[in-house]
Amino acid sequence: MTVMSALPISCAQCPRLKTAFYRSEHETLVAMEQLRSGHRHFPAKRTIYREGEIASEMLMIFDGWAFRYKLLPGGRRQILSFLLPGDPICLPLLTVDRLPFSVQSLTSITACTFDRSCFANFVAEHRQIAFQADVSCVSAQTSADERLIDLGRRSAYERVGRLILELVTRMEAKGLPTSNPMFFPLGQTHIADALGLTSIHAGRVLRRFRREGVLSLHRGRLELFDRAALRRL
Amino acid sequence: MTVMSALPISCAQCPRLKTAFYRSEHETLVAMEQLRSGHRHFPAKRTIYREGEIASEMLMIFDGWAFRYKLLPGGRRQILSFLLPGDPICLPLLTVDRLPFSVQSLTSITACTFDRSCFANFVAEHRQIAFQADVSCVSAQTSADERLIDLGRRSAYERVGRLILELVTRMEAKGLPTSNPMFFPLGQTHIADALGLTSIHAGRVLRRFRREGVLSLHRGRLELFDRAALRRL
DNA sequence: ATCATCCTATGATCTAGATCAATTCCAATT
DNA sequence: AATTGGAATTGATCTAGATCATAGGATGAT
Repeated sequence: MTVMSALPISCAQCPRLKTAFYRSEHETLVAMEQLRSGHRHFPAKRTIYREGEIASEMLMIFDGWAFRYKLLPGGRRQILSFLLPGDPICLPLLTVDRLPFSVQSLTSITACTFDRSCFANFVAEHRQIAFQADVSCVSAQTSADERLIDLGRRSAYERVGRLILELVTRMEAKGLPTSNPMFFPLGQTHIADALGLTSIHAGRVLRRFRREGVLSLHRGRLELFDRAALRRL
Repeated sequence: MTVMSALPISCAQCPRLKTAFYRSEHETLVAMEQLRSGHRHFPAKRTIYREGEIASEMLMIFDGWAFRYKLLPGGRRQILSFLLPGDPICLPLLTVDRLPFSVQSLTSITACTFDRSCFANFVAEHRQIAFQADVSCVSAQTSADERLIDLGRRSAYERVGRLILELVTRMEAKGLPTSNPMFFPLGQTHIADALGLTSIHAGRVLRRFRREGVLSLHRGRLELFDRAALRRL
C-alpha cells in the first residue's frame, strides 16, 4: 500500500534536484513543481513496478534505495542498475507506456510523482530539460557499457570491488553520508544478481576483501578502509 | 585514408532513413539534408574512432557493418554493440565531445557525416528529431539491458543463439537480404568478444549449432535452418 | 522465552568455459 | 604454383565459479 500526502519541500529548494538529473534554472524548477502530482511512500523490499505493467506516473526517488531488474525462467534474476535518491525511476516511459523491467525497493522509499503525458509535453517544450534527458540517457548508456565490460571481461573480485566503489562514489556525489560505517542496503544476493554471480561466491569475494583489510560489508553496514585498492581494479 | 565525394542520394529518398532512427516527415528530412556535410568511405577492419579521441563529426552508417568496443589492460576486448546500415554511430556526441568507446568497421563502410554542433542545434530545434533521439536512446538502453542479462545469467549456447537471432532480425527490419546463405561478417572472435567468451569456445558452440542443424556460420556466410529453435532460447 | 525466517558462513564437490598446443584451411599475395 | 598469414578446428588439460549440503547468527512475530 502506498501513502499520499502533501510534500513539505518545494522543487526549487529540493536537495535532490540540485545534484541530479534535472539540474537547471530556477524557473524550470518552478515549472517542474507545477507538474509534480504529489508523492508516494513505499515500504522496503516491495515491488514498485512489475515488468510489462502499464504505468501512468513517472517516479523520481526522493529518499531511499531501489533497483531495476528482470526475472528469467528458472528463478534467475538479473539486476540492471541500482537507483539512489535523485534518480528518475522510469525515463523509458517518455516513449513507451509499459516498462521493460521491474523495480523493487531496497529500503523504504519516498518518491515524487509526475503525470506521464504532462511530463512528456514538458520535456518537449523545455529545451533545458530535453537536453538533460539526453545527458541522462547518454550517461546511463555509458554506465551500462561499463557494467557489460564487468560481466564480459572481468573477474568476480574486480566486479564486486568496482560495483561497491561505483555506488559509494554516487552516494558522495549526491551528498549522502559515506563515513565509516556507512548505510549500504545491498545484501549478498543483490550484489550477486547484479554481477552475474552466485550469492555464495559473492560472499566469498566479500570475505576476501575483509581479510585483505580493503572493506567490510555486513548486514547493511559498509566500512571502506582502502579505497585506493578498489580504484586500482 | 578516407574518401570524400558527392553523395548521389538525397536524404528525402534515403532507404536507410526510412527504416531507422530519424524516420520522420518530409520537411524534416529536407532540413536534415542541409545539415549533412558529406559522406565518407572507410575500408574494412579499420578503426574509425579511438576511445577518448575528439570527434567533430557525427556519422551515420549508410552502408556496411561496424561495432563499438572498448579495450582493457591485458589485451582484453569487449564489444558493446554492432552497428548496421541506418544506425547512428555516435549519439553520445550530442552531449560529450569525446567518445567513451572505440569504433571499428567490419566491412567497408559508407557513412554520412554531420557537423556535431549543427546537429545538436538541429535536434534542439526540431521536436520530432529530439523525440526520435529519445526513442533511440531508450531502445539502446533496452537492448543494452538485454545483453547484460545474456552475460549475467545465460549460457554460452543461449548467448550465441540470441545474438545471431537479434542481428538477423535487425537485418530484416532494415531490408537487408536474409535468404540462405546470407552475408554475415562476424568472425568467431567478434562473437566471443561481444558475449564474454573465448573465440575457441564460441567456435565450439557454433559447431554444436551446425551439428544440430540449427544454423551454420562460416567465413562470413550464415545459413539459418531452424529459426524457431533460436527463438526458443 | 520460543519459534520461524532470512541472511550469512563454510566445506566438499562438480562443471562450463578458459587456457595451452598443434593442425588444417583458406584467401590473398608473389 | 608456391608462400604467407589470418581464421577455424580439434584435443588435452586446468580453473573460476557453480552447485549441493549444512549450520550459525540476527531479527521479528507469537
